[in-house]
Amino acid sequence: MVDKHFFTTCVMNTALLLPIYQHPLINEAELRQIVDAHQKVNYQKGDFILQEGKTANCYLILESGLIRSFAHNYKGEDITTDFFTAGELVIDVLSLFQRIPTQENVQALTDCVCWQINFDDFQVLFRSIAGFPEWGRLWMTGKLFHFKQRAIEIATLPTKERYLTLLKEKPEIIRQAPLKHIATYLGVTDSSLSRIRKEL
Amino acid sequence: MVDKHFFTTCVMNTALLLPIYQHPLINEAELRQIVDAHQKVNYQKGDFILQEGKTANCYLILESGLIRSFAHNYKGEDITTDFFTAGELVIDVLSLFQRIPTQENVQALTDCVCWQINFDDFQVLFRSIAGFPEWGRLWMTGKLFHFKQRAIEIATLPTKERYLTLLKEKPEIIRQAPLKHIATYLGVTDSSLSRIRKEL
DNA sequence: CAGATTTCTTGTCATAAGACAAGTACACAT
DNA sequence: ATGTGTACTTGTCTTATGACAAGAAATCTG
Repeated sequence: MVDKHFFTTCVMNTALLLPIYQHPLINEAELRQIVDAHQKVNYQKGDFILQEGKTANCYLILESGLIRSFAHNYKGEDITTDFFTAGELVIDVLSLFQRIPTQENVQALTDCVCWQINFDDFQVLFRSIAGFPEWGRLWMTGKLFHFKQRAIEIATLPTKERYLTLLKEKPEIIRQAPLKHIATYLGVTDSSLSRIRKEL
Repeated sequence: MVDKHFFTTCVMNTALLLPIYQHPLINEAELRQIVDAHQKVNYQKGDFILQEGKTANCYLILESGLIRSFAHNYKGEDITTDFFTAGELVIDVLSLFQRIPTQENVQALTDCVCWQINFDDFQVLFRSIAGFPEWGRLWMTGKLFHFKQRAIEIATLPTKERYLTLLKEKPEIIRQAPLKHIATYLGVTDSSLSRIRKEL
C-alpha cells in the first residue's frame, strides 16, 4: 500500500512538473533533481499562501484549484493583481528573490493541490545546474511580457473587450472567481462588470 | 591624445556601469570583465534602436538622453510602453532572450549616448561568472515589479494622479517627451492630458 | 431549517474622459 | 523669411463608467 501511494504521487508529480521545467540545457537527471525538490501541499479555500508583511520562503506549482494575489491601493481597497490556474507557477518574485516583506497577499479561492519548493533548495539547484538560470530567465521573460501586455490592455482596451479577452484566455477564472475580484483585476467596479455581463 | 581619450572613455564608462552591475556575488575582476564588454554607441534624435519585426541582438545602458518604446494597439495606434532615462538598462527581454522578432519599437527621443553589449558576449559572461545570473534575476525582479505596479496604477489611480506620479518619479520625461507620447503611456487622449496640465 | 452574511443585480444621478473639429503656436527645412 | 507640418490647446457634445443605494439571490453556519 505504501508503495502504491508513492507511485501515484510520483506519476502525478512528474506529469505536472516535467513540462514546466523542460529546457534544452537541462538534462534528464537534473530535471529529476528539480522535480524531486518539490513537496505536495494542500490548501483549503480561503487559506493564505502568503500574507502582506511576511517574506516569501518558497514558491509553488499549482496542480489544481484557483489562486489569486491582491494588494491594497491608495484608498485601502483590495485589488486583484493576478490569478493563478492549474499548471502555473505561483510566486512572489520580489519578496522571494529580494528577501524582503511582500506587499501582496496570495490566497486560495478554491481548495488547491500544490507542489512547493523552498527557496534554499531552489538556490542550491539554481547554482548547481548549469541550465537552470537560463530556464529561470526564460520564465521571467514570459512573465514580464504578460504584465506589460496587461498594462497596455488596461490602458487601451474598452472594459468589455478586456472581459472577453480574459474569458477567452482563462475561462476558469470567470467561472470560479467572484465577480468583485474579477472586477478589480480588470480595473472596473463590480456594478459596471455586472452590467457588462448582462449585455452578453 | 589617444591615451587621454581612452582614459576619459574608461572613467565615464566605469562611473556609469559599475553601480548598475554591483552585486555581492560579483567580484572586482568580474565586474571589470562585464564593464569592458560594453561599447559606446551614439544615437541621434529619431533613430531606431530596435524595430518591430526584428530580433534584438544587444541591450544597452543609457548614459544620457531619453528613449521610448512603443507598440501598436488593436486599432493600429502607437502606444508608448515605456520610457528610459539616464542610468537605465534599455532592453527588450522577450526578443533578446527568446530570440524571437519583437513587436515593439525602441526609439531615441533625444540624442543619446549609450553603452551597448552584444547578446553573445553577454551569454558568455552569464555562463562564466557565477554571480551574474543572480544579478540578472534581481534586475528582472525589479522590472517585473515595475510593470505590475504600472498595471495597478492604470487600473486604479485617476488620470491626474498618474500624471503627478510620473512627474514626481521621472520629471525628465515630462520635460522632454512630447505630450502625445506621455498621453498614450498614461492611457489617456492627448486632449485630456492637455486639460489636466492646465489645471495644475 | 433559520438567520446572517456575502454576492450579484439594478436603478438613478453625477462626472470624467472620449470623439471630433478648429485654431494657435512652434519647429524645421528650403 | 516663408511655408509646411507637427505639437498643443480649446470648445462642444456624447458616452462610458463611477458613486451610492436598495433589493434579490445565493451561500454559509449554527
